[in-house]
Amino acid sequence: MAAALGLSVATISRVLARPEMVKPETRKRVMKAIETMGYRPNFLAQALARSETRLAFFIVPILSPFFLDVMDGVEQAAQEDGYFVLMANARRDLQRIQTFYEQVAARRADGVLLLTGLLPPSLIPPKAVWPPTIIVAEPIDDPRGITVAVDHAEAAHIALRHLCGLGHKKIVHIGGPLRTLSSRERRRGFEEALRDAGLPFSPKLVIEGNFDVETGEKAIVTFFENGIEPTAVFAANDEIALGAIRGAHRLGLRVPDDISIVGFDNQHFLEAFEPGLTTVNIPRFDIGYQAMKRLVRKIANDKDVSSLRLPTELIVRETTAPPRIGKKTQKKPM
Amino acid sequence: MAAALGLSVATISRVLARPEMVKPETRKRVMKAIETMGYRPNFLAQALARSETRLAFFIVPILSPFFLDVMDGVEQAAQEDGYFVLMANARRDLQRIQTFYEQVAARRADGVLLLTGLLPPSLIPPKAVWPPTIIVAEPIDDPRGITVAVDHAEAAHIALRHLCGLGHKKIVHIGGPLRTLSSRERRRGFEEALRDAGLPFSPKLVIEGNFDVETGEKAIVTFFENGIEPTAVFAANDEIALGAIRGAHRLGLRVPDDISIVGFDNQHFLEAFEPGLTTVNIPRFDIGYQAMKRLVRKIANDKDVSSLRLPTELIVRETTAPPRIGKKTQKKPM
DNA sequence: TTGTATGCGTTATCAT
DNA sequence: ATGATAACGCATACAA
Repeated sequence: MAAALGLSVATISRVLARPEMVKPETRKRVMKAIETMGYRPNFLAQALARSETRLAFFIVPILSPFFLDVMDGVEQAAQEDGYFVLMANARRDLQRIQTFYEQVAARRADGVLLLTGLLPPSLIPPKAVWPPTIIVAEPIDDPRGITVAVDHAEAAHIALRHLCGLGHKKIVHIGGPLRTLSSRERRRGFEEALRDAGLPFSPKLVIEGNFDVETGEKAIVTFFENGIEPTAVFAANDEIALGAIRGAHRLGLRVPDDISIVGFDNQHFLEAFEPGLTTVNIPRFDIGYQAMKRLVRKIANDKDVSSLRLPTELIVRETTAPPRIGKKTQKKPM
Repeated sequence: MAAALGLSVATISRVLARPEMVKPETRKRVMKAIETMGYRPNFLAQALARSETRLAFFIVPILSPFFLDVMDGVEQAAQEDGYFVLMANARRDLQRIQTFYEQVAARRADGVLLLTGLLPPSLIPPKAVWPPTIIVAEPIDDPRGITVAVDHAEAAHIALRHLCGLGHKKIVHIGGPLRTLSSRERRRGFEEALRDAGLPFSPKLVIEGNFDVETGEKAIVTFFENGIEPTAVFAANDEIALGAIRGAHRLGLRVPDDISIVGFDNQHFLEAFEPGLTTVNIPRFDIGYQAMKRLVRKIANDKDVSSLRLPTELIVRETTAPPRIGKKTQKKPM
């Protein structure tokens, strides 16, 4: 190309890759030619020669605002390291995840950020070879899975400490589908925290559902039908919590006067809500950022990239207060 | 590679690209070898030889749930045509958009889906060469820009017809930033529809702000401070509408009894809201799907891909009703 | 129907 | 410090 101007292609390549190896004089000459000719190295050729795509798959089970924030962090980190992110929507189909992994094998991308705890079949066997992979936002029990996430059980503890600190004794949990480890962990945290507070646990205090508004709305009604009459609810995510608020209203209960509700995630759309939902914040951007940083190291064959747990934080807003009936503890929340 | 088994690489290449050109017998032989050896064509080599990446940039000014739904449609179409989508977050920086365009010049992607009306500097000059580009969800006035979007002015008409049909006479508009053409079109539609209904227009009936809750909340207060006292509000998006509801509550107004409010977008998080917001639906998934389909054709050098306008639809929920004071028209809405 | 040979635009290894 | 040249793995025009 620019070699037509006296030099060989090798020299051109060098001024771009290792400028110090070339005589300053010719370097400038080449630089100028690059400038005037508007030369850009062909990325495909580079990729083939180096055998790297500088692409990472971002595999989600479904598109959601939660993943969007994670993606934001991923994109930021990717940009810093010269990577781009490939959106891969599995649409709840494990088979499609498999397909994405085959794409990696076909040199379509260098690694994958897996936003789900369910592994594709090909990764399950003990001697299966894993392409560079980071499990994101979801815990996993396979020891080969490097993960970046929060401690869901601990987050549940944080929420429960707040509720107990307010003096609540009748606390229930509305959880997500138990097939996900994160749901199980939140539930476990709920159970542990109850015991830590000297409160009795019973399976009747927990209802499992989906991560949606409807689940929360129905669950709250079910509790009262079953004679449970909680004064506080720990929901497995914000949608469920919002549903619980709606259900409470439907029963003629005021929030937080008659019943306190704590959510999980601290999603952006909560800003538009009244009353402001007390919830547990998950650092979604940071999770994405750290995950991508680790993936880059993994791709570079760094042997000691380890899992990472990011801290959660309670965001106290307006849906929690001391219980109306029973002794109103004056301990500060937390 | 598999050529080590009797044949030449060309044959292998052929069974994958044009199977009919090869003798059924050898075809099977090759297929089986491919199967057993777990052979996958190296995508980078293919890409270099064909000079195509099968990648499309999805350039957004900022990550938002709105774009997420568009992305969903894009991803669907991309998958159908063997493309992948590169997430490119410009972070409100025009310079970054420019950078993404340079990446496609460097053969990093084949085309771009531009989710903003602002063009990067390099595309502005009349003789500038445009790489395959589809402008998505945002209208643009450059004739070179093929766009897939809705007719914002018409959508405003739809909303206003509903309000007028209910008997409202004092209708105001809370708009988004006027630097975007879509905001200007919605505002224009508002103005036109008012005149169509024989209602007087005045600049005082419009407040410009950002696409957020705060804008809506402040605006509603401002209207009353200015003595406007509207009975209905047409908001430029759902967040503004939600803010308007909040502002109305703050003023002691009930929705829809004292004031009707119409949003724009019909975002998913509305499902969690009470009262249900009446709003104009934008077919986000379809927009993305059609845009990507068109981009593929554009990349294939199809000369006659044209712009597309998708229809909007009014979603009547609970925030609109006839005005309390004044004659209550009994015409059916719409 | 199949093989040969060249090109795609870099990087990297030897030479010089 | 620079040039020549062989990979990189496939597609394709041309031969056979």
